[in-house]
Amino acid sequence: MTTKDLANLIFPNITKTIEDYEKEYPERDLKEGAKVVRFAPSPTGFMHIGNMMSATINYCLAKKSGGVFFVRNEDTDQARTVEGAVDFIHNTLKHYGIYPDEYEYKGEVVGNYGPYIQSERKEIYHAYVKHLIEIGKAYPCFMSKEEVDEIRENQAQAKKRIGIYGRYARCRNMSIDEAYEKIKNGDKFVIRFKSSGDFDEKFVFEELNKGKMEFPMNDLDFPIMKSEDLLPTYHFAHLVDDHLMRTTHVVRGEEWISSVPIHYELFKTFGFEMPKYIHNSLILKKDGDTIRKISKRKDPEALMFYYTEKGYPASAVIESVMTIANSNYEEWRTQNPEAPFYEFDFNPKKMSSSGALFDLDKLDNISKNIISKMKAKDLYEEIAKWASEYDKEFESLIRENKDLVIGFLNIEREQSKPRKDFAHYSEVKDKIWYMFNELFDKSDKPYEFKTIDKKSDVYELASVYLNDFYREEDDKDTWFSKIKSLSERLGYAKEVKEYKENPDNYKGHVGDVSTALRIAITKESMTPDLYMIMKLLGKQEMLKRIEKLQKS
RNA sequence: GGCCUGUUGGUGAAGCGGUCAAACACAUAGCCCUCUCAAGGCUACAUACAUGGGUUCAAAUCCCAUACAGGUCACCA
Repeated sequence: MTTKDLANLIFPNITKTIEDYEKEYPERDLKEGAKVVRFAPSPTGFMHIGNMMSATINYCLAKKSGGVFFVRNEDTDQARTVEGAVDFIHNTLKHYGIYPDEYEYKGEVVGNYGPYIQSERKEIYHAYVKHLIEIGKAYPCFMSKEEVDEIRENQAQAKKRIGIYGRYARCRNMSIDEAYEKIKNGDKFVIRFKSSGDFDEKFVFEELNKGKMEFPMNDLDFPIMKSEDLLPTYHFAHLVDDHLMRTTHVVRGEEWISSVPIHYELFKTFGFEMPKYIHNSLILKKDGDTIRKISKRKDPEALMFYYTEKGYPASAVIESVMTIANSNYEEWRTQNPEAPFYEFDFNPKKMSSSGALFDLDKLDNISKNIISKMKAKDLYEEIAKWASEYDKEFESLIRENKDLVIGFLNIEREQSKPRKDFAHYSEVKDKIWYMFNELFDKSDKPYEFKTIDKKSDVYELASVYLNDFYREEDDKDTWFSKIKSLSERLGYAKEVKEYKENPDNYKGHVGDVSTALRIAITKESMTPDLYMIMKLLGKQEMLKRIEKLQKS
């Protein structure tokens, strides 16, 4: 019996060789320096902010270098697959304006290096596993899960290094004949890599974020193919896929750093060139006094749903993520306010090497700035789009009152220093509700105004103002001087300064009169520019409102 | 326990041997402006380089140890 017989027993139907695949997926013909990167999530959960950061970084790397950005679905863990996760990934990427050059989704394959779904690449992996068995660099291992657990426990107790290596790799030296017989018998097995590394030997490895790193050589006989579904483990899939897909740069989470020795040995064994690695740090979360990894279960903002539900503009989220991802991004942004984010020259060295706390305040700030720069019409469309998903009633309200809404949104907008009052679309309703008669009439907002404690007085004041002073065609200065005249007539100071100098001479000042009008017309004591609001509402409508309020 | 990484103010961070009694942004506070709000302007703020040793004329920056934090050691990725 030879290793070849063993390989043929395990993979009787695998006829293609690794050389065949080498030809099938030739090196990419790209210009010098072009980066081939991938976004490779596993559909075992919904896309979270960490995935988003990884996708964003990858996209930058590819775009900036004129390279390729592909999406690979890493679904080798069939048991933990979550329904809808794949759809969510694709929808989210699209929502954030990240368009992969190569991908496979809903039966559509784009790109020449597919399949891009790991479960569809089984045959390819098998050819590589088969090759490894043939050359004696992999072997079937018949140890049960329990046996492996036991070894680990004993090692932990004896304070030995944990893992299947050296003498703990019990099937490593099993004779081929014995292995052959066991398999023929139907015994369960995994394929393990037969490491020839020496743990006491070191190698130096260049990691793009952290620089030169020194690791001990791998000596673990780690599994490369699982027993039940014969799918590869991550390590092996990484080797095969990223080699065949000609990936040049791998951006992945920090948790993979410790696997570098394994990957190093794997690539070396096949004589493949390793991609460059960029390990990005975890996104952390402050929970009381402790800082921990952001959690999909505990922190709503970990999942990308959060941002769409609240209605943050896509670009705000991207900006926010990029700010965390690369420390000089903000500086670049101030110099290039209009450039799309992917023109940023991402520098792995400038990546935070420790975990960053995701700062929702910062997100709000970024978002406010972005929203404030939008044209009223565009903002209107964005809000409507958001509402159509998350608040249907509000959607129909704003659809029916389109001009009114746009007018309102346009107050102190489209100027050099616009208002920044919305951080996300779900905030809008609370700040515009009084513009809609339906909501205004229904509102039971309590009356609170210290200067004038009887609300009937306020309505009376408003009524006088509307009948005797207000004219729709007045410009802002005239409008305000009329409020001043009204103030004087009623015994209020027409300048705040005057009032402050002699408070006893007046009932209040022009600001109090304005507030009274504001409350009468909107029920709110704080609104954007009253002049504009009055104009938008119109005299007739305001009179109607006051009349109704006086009756009630 | 082994291996790897990290530790600058409330947060993100700049800095990479002298110009650091430590930038910038967010947050917070106050003042100004102002009909309210938002915005804007100005100012303040945080007793910020984990600790201890070295190297050096000179260290946040280099070296070593300690502490703390994180990651990893699955037929999960």
